[in-house]
Amino acid sequence: MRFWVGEGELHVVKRGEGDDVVTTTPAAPDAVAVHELGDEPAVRERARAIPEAAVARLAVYLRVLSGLAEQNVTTISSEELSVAAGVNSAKLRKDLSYIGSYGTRGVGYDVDVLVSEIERILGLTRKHSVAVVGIGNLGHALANYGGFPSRGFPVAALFDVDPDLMGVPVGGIPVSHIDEIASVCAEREVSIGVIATPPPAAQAVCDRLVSAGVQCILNFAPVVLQVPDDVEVRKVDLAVEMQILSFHVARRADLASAEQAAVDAMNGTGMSGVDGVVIRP
Amino acid sequence: MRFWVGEGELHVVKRGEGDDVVTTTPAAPDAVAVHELGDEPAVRERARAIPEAAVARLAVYLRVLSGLAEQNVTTISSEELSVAAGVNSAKLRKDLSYIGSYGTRGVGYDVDVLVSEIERILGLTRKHSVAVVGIGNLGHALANYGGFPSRGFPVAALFDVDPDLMGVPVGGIPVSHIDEIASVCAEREVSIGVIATPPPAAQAVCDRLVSAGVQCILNFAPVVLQVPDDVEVRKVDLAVEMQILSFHVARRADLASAEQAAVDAMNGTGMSGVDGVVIRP
DNA sequence: TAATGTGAAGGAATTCACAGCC
DNA sequence: GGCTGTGAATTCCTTCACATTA
Repeated sequence: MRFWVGEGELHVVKRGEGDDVVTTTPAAPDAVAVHELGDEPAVRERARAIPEAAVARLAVYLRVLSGLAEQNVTTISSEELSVAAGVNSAKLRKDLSYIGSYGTRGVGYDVDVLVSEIERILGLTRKHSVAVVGIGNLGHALANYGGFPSRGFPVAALFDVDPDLMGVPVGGIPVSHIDEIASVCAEREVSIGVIATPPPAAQAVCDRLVSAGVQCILNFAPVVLQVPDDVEVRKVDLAVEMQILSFHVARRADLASAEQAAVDAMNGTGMSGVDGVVIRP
Repeated sequence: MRFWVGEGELHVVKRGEGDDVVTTTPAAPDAVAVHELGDEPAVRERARAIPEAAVARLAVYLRVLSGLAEQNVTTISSEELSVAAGVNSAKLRKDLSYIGSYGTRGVGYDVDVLVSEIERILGLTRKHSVAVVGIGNLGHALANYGGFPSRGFPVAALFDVDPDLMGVPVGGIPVSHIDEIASVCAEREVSIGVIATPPPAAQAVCDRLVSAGVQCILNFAPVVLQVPDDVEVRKVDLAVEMQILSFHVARRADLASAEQAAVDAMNGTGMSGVDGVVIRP
């Protein structure tokens, strides 16, 4: 007999750490806690205690807090921290409330406490070995970050197809052939794969990472990867970022000309670059 | 006499392109269209016709569509395109509806039409010169992308402080000293600045870019930049990306143990790694 | 008194579902 | 019949505002 756990239903009290709780979505009114296989919901179970957007910000808070800790700041208010992190203070407090109540009313938060709680939530207490696939310009740069941005993400393996690169150490790690991806990833316990290949190779590389058991992928290739539901993909897409900025440049220009047109209209000098300004009642 | 344009009030019919309209937020009930300076709202004017999230996806659709165009695909349905872009088809149609009605019911979209409409909206019909500041590992990689991901974003200037780098060409462009940032950016009409410096230098570099008149910044330094409201910053933060993936690894592990615990509980074998399973009524 | 933590309100983005058109 | 375009419903996220607590 096998069971699965339905959404919004299971609450697990973890060992240690006081009344710390893994919570799912708010209620689930008349739900039954454990179902037999057969009436599975369409989407696979997801414990959504912490909104995705909040997770990204927690990582930012962590960095700011680490900086403060190095400067021997011991306590900080939500207001100060929110300014340093570039968010509003209510949002910051709500984000922190997702991980528990570690502040002191009238005082603020203990920096060290927050650092370790956020690290715990983000799973930074374990090591996550990284494999970089595609040792071109970008792959080199990534491998040479050495230990990858902030400790805890050691680069454990490098892969490419270029025979000239095989065995060549980059950032201290010798490059392996991509055909060895399964064995090397297993052996070195890689949990995160980074794809830095040319676009045409990306999907195939992704497939091989997935069949090697890697469930988290950071994709630098400008390609939409198709993966099974249980694999998490984050992408870093320079072209998209540039194009978003381009959109804002264009929007700014449109606004400027709209404003100019409004001024012209008021001055009765006619339109310039615009055919008409329509004003809502 | 100067005027500015209030939010949700100005509608501008642009030259050419049929009934194409730059629209702001839905209503703004009793608002006046043109204000004199003095009663400015707190937040600076933003024409929000297209949600930010949709803009990012439009860039992705554009890439997929360009690929299709190269394969001489002339027509595509929202369903097919949405699969290729990794989104759901209703979202795709809604996103496309923000830019106009270019589809044909019962048929689909003309690939070339969509490509040019998206390019127009994203402002890709103009050239956007890019300056890269910080010619280390990453700066090199970026400069060597040569013309930057997808045409339309030529790298026009490189800056650093290292005397050994001055004048050295990287990706065909000689490196300038950062002290020349204002004059060089003006002369080469840089509209996008890319910060690839070490973290401690990032804010100062950002300030100099801003005073050089650059209003769009892509920041690779793991630092929260403080900028005026009229400057657009996008960040690419590897540490944050890795930590989000780490969070998912951790969540997966928690889920696995929770599910295991549920199974154990049902089997009456007691808890393993969990103190109690609390089931909501 | 000062600042957290959080219901509740508000807004934005997503998804549904179907009218309208080819 | 098939597919777009879009109001309406829903879900998710943000912000407000204040009761609560050290």
